[in-house]
Amino acid sequence: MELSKNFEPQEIEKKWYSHWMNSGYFKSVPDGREAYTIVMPPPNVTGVLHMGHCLNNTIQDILIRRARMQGKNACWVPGTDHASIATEAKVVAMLRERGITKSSLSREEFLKYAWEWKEKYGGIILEQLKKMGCSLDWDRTAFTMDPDYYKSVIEIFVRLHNDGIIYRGLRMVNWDPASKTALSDEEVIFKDVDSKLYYVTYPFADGSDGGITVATTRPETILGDVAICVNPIDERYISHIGKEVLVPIINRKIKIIGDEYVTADFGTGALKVTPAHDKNDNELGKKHNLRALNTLDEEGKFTLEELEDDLINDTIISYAGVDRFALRKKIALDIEAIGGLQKIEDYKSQVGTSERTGAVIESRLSLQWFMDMKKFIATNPDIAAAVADERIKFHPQKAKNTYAHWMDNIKDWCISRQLWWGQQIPAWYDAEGRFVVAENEEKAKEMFNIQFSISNAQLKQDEDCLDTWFSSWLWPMEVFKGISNPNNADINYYYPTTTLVTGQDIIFFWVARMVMAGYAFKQTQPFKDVYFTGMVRDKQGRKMSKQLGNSPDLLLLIDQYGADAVRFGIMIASPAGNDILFDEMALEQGRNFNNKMWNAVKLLKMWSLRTTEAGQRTTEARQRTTDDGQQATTEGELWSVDSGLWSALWFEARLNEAKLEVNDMLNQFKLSEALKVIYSLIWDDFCSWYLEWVKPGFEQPIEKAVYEKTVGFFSELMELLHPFMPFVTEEIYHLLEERKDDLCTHVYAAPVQANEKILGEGALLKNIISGLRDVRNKNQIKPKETIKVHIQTVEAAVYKSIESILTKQINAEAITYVNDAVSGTITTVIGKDKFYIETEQPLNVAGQKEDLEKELAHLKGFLVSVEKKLSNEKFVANAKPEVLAIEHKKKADAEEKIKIITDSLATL
RNA sequence: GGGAGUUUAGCUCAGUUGGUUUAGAGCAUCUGCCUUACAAGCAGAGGGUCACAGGUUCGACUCCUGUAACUCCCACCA
Repeated sequence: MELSKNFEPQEIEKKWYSHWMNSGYFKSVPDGREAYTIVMPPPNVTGVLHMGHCLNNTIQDILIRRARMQGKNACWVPGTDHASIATEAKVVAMLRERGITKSSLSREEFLKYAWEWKEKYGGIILEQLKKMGCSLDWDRTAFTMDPDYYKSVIEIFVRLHNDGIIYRGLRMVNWDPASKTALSDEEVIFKDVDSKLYYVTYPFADGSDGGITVATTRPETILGDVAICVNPIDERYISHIGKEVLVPIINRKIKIIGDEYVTADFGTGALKVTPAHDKNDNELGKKHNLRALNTLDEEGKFTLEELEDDLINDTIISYAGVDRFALRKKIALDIEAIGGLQKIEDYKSQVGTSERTGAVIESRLSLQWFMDMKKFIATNPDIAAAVADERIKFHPQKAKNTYAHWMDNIKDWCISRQLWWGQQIPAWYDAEGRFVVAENEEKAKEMFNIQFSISNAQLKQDEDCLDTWFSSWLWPMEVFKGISNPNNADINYYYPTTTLVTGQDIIFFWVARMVMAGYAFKQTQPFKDVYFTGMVRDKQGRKMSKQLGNSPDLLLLIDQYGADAVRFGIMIASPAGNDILFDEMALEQGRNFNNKMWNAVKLLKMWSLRTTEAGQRTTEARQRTTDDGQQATTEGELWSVDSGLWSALWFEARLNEAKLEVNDMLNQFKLSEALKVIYSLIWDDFCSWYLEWVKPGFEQPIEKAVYEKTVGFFSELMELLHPFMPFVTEEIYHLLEERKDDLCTHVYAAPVQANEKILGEGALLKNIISGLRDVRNKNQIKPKETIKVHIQTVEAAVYKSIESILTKQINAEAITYVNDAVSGTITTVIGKDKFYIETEQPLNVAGQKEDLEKELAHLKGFLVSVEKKLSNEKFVANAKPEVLAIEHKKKADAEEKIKIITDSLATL
């Protein structure tokens, strides 16, 4: 079969993904094996695949594929999240384009459109994951609004309400005027903004001169002011407390009150109190028994509904329906016109914005549903403890602190949203506003009968729906129907899940709440390890965003480089928890790596095989003993045969060593480091060293035994790499020889210890080859020009097994062993041995001298530092014996080398 | 304002309980090669006062204190 020049991923990826699917390799059903479970963090149904998903899902696929190859029952569950706010916003926008407003639709009509939208676009992201090679159990695809899932969410709500943990109350909430809904504290993101501080004077109501000046960033709320507050120990204002002032424009009389809450040295030391539009003001208002006057409607526009009729004037009427930001400027101007504005200062402050819509949050008094988190956590001490004592392990560990801190300062969770897309709150009201909480209307009626003695009450369900996270916190359980059908075979087998892979940004939103749900509803942790990914940034370290246009099109990248290369590129430099700077160069590296392996296959395919008696005998001898120095018939044959077998022994040792290392790293979730080890093992050790060592001469056959070993090594390398780069490895696995099985479900053999002795010999050989090649380079010896090498060593025996490889690798025509310097040659020292290189090139004595002197100076410096240590009595007295021994050896080695170099310099 | 973290080669990162030949990779750079698997390649090389200043110790990239810069989390001083 003729192989293409370069690896061509497109067709190969399609072929293998459908083969894996048709073979049912990703499908998991409970059996006797150990389960390895990952539930995918469900992307929003509105989502399209971006770099964050790519990183996240590549990691999950690596873990799940490795588990599968370890013989575990690997189960990776896909699915999507209904994402109430984001999705509803998209559907509303889609309707607007078609000229339909949400308000013109009934709830049922709207939901019909929403479901249509979900059916059409909701699966896109999952299809895209297939392109990346993700080995998900597609039969288990779940959605947070599936009928059973929906029922479970409602059931949990009812349960928590009955336990007194969920309650309804009038509170200051975070209001998003863009989506017209309340938000939880976690959904508010504070941003630094340049704003202005307006100094506004409120004249005294009794007509006396002057007044009191406050500094405010929000003049648009002035019409809702109900008091001015100063610190009671602030001498400037003590005498003013109790006096009345007039609110500009509306001329409402309000009192000056005293409270320690106000800091005297900020602004003017006087604070305007607007209980309807500020959390702190609201607290202050409650304390001092003040009214809350709302002047902004649900869209953040001015409303005069709650204002005193007799105070309303034409100016105020002109504000009606004006947006808060325009109103701010307008009111400032109007106050300035009546001489109430003293000055405007630039001011940097922070404003809360909606995580989903980006709109500036208003604090707003509103009747909402809350969860009493302190009470909830108190009933389940494991929720905090499990992370602290590492029953649930975070990677990186530092995330533990973040979690603990949040738990310690937890606040009530606002779970109601003024949206239609989501689980509708199961509270039922009668005309008088009395309500009960029940799974359905029928039960609600029964409860009304019991609680209020009303039979067949006319009930209306709460219009609002639940926070998306109130459904996704059940994800690891409910994807296995753990709530809707408790104790079924799946939940008992797969739960607790094994590993969760997610972003640190949702540690509170999701991770912490899943831990809570796990302990509260299933009495166990939801997962054992949590791997936090960082954020994918561009190479300048900026966040990827649509506005900056620095977010690459993932599907295009897969098209250009292949899925394996993309997976390689995103993984090669991404330690757990660190942000990764995405650079397309890394993808190129991945693509080049594919080619490298591809070409290695081509090389193997070119070789013809032979079986010699010598090879046969040597192979048998090798099997009896791993010692070197076996006899064979003719020298030439021995070398060519034996060097191949020696190389194979060396690579086997190196492979074993690397396998143990990779295993260890993966157990510690050091994925990118493991990949680096495999990369270097394949590129450097296998391709650059091993294959060059066993490669037969032009049109020469290769010993069959060596060839078979080589195919075996290559297969094992593909096994090791497969979780990271599934497509190319599967393809090569099958190209190497006829197979009955697939790599995808191949089970790793247990790793064995490496042969240290041969590893040492290999290191020596590499060292000498590099050293002599360097000499060739420095002396401008042409690659094709052969050299003669005379080696002066006390351990000539060691060189026997590597001699033929050395000859080939440095293009030597002969290697001999000598006891004295050889004149007219290039002298170099590698380790403790001297090498004399005979060449046609004119000798560059000065250059050699320079090199040797440089080396000598280095060694002398080193020796001085060692001697200094050894002559230090305290060191000799305190250091551990093995440390001391090392220092002595260092000294002896350095002295020996110095002598060797000094000798060489003398003969030059 | 509180807390956590980071700072090692031009860039991205390793460096395990302080001692393993006066710090290791990959990428980039430089030099030489179109050598029959691969120029998307081969061979080789250069490049670091381990942020700074002190301290502990026989010995510090590693431990302690302080300083600086950056990052993240928490907290609505209007």
